Amino acid sequence: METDWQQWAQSAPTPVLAQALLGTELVVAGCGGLIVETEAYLGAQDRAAHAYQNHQTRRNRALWGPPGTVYVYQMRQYCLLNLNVQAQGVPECILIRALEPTRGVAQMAARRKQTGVAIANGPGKLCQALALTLADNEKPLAASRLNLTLNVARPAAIASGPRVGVLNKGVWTTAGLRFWVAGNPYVSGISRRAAELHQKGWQHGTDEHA
DNA sequence: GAGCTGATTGGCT
DNA sequence: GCCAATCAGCTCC
Repeated sequence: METDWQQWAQSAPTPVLAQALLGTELVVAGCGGLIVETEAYLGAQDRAAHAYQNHQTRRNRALWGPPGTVYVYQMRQYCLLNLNVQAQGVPECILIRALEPTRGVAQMAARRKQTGVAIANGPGKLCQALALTLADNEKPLAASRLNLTLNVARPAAIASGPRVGVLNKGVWTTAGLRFWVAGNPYVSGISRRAAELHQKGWQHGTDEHA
């Protein structure tokens, strides 16, 4: 049975949905794999989000679209893939950061000119492997090239920690809104030093060391 | 192996 | 002109 993504995207708080995406299979034109890492972005209140203070621009307007809308944007020479969640007009989203390749692996490796874990262990790499571009932006999931299947695999354990590339954003810098499948080798790398910087001021000590 | 740095594109102020 | 939710390669332990 197909998932009603518009409904799903409003069925729980964004961090919960971000965790639910772990173990979900993402397939685009025969290439894809299991989602092993996501980050939650909490809209207008979140200093690290594009939608902070409801600042709407041409680039990020997909965030205000219906739940289940695909939000792709460009960072340097790469594209990053997000899924818009929560009610229309609430600009929260989930960044999909890493995949464990399972389908069309050879083709993805060819696009990336890399093999193994390096095929999709990062948001820019993932989009390159799947050949996602700005042409995929602002489309309802159901009408997009993306094919998602929930719960294809179930993580043995989910780890959480600070998001990547979020510096000097107060409490949002250390908020544990990044989720990954604990121990999975396809999760994107984060340098030890960067991790320590993030951990400064971390009070809850819930960090797992993957 | 870990950390640092340059590359390079597009959007916003 | 500045900044950005990155990546890969190079240096130095």
